[in-house]
Amino acid sequence: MYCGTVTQQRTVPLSRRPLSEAGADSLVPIFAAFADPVRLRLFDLVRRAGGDGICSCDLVEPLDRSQPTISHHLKVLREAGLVESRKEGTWVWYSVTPGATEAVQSFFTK
Amino acid sequence: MYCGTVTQQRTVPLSRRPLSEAGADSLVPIFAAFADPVRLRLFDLVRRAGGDGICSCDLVEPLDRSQPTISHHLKVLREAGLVESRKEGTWVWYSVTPGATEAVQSFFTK
DNA sequence: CGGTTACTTTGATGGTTATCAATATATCAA
DNA sequence: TTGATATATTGATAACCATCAAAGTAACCG
Repeated sequence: MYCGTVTQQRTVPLSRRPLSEAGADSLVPIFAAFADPVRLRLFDLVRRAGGDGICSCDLVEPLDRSQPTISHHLKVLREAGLVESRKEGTWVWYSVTPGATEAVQSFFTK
Repeated sequence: MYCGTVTQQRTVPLSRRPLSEAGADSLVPIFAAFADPVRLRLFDLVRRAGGDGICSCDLVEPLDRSQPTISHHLKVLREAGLVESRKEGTWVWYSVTPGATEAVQSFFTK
């Protein structure tokens, strides 16, 4: 500390402890997953599909990317814990992981 | 569309239209700004400081990065519209931009 | 079995980024 | 003006990432 102290009260309620290195590291993959326009729209489409989810084959055309690229982005979303996949024959259905965004949301509200 | 239609109702309220390309593009810089552990903790420290903000000089030591690296990350946060800076003599004070995270939060709740 | 469809993986490429050392700029103090 | 301090910029490097074409895998249907 080189240059003085702030005395004013904050206006937003915050949790007691500063965000730890580990806490930050656990949030980064989620933010990184959303830090791409294709993945943002993929997640939005999956979310809109509701409980049964949406077939991967229906996600290629609206996003105007190659099928391997969509597959790659879905893998990133899955590995970030944001979506789940369920195989049904040759198809794969994607749905939002319940509570997937709770950690991120509480970063903003706590 | 190759493989059928989902008929089940969704369980979470969503806005009418799917996320547009432009809508996604406007959110990406914000998510990208948060997709780094140093910037997440920087934002957390600035947020905790409250209204007057916190001096840049007090952000180097707790994050264990060089001064240019912290300066770089603060610039990213500033250009994403998440923090504001105010110069005072040789010091620069950073504070959270009011309403900075509204767009992101409404992506999750709308 | 062979063919078709849905999806994943691999490999390559161009672009972005996190980091630091070194340098530059700006402000204050003597 | 000279020196010290705070911050920003530059330049270099290594790591990462979005994308596609091509090839691989897996399930269904004859």
